[in-house]
Amino acid sequence: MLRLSKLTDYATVILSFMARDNSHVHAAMEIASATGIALPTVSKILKLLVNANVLTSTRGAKGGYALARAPEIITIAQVISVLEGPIALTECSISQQGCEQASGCEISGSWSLINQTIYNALESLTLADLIKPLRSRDSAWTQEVLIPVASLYR
Amino acid sequence: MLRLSKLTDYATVILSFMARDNSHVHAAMEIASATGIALPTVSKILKLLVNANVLTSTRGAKGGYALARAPEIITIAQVISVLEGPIALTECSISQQGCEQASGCEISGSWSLINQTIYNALESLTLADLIKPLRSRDSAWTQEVLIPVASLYR
DNA sequence: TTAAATAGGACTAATATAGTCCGAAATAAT
DNA sequence: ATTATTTCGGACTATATTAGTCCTATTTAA
Repeated sequence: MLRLSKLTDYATVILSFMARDNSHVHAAMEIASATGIALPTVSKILKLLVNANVLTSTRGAKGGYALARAPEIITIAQVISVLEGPIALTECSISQQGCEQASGCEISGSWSLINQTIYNALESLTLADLIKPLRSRDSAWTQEVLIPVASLYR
Repeated sequence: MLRLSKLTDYATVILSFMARDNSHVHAAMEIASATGIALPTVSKILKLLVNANVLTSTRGAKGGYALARAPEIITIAQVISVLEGPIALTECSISQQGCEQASGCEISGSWSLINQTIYNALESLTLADLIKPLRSRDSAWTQEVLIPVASLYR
């Protein structure tokens, strides 16, 4: 229903691995063998995450990658948008003409609402939450997630 | 970030058009010219929606398509799953071996939680909501959407 | 009998995703 | 200095998915 790309999935696995041991830098090679993801693919993802300032990198021998911030303030929404781009919903792909005839443009407003809601939910979940065992979470996610949709209209 | 296919977008436009005039059946041809979407594409989508029992069809001359239920009980989650399939999140695409090494499987639990939350949100929005003008909605969506995530753990 | 529709499915084309590879630049250790 | 290690940037290929079209059969009202 909701489809995230494999690369996004890989990214969360990689970031989770790094978050569990945030005390030193990790080389791409090390991450690849720890996660079982092929090295070139790991490299590609790490580069993307560096460019998006989710990770920092050190070049040269003994170099590697590290989290740019504490896991508690790296949100899942951030991670996803690095890999999938900021594309929120489908572009209004019907022609302007057809759109006017069907009043389709009113619907696009609804889609942005839906998207905003989902974004809010993902923004409230962090990398730290992801690495906690399921039964011992204490973030908003174990409580209730309150999405104030009405505020979008104000 | 969240990517819905074009067909899903088309489907919502088509269904919205039909919901606005639910008094008689609509031929594929009529829907195509009203929405501006090419006829073969419209046909394809309508067939999918019939198979999923979102629409009913009548064959033969004066035949056409109609909503199978009132717009108030056709949820957006239903519509999306018809077009995109029930795929909730990425399959655990790392090898079993890598997964154990990285304890990646704990993460997959988090993903299903994320997905459940999004599903709940989309399940609470109906086709009727979609065709209301933005400022005059009175469903749960204009109020607050409360997602009881904690209940998933009980 | 004919015209108007949907049904089913095969098929092609277009696009996006996944994954690989290479040469260059930086840095630590020797 | 030189070498080994490692990231950087980007090009490239292969694969998979999505979008879109088309054809033939079936159904039904006039």
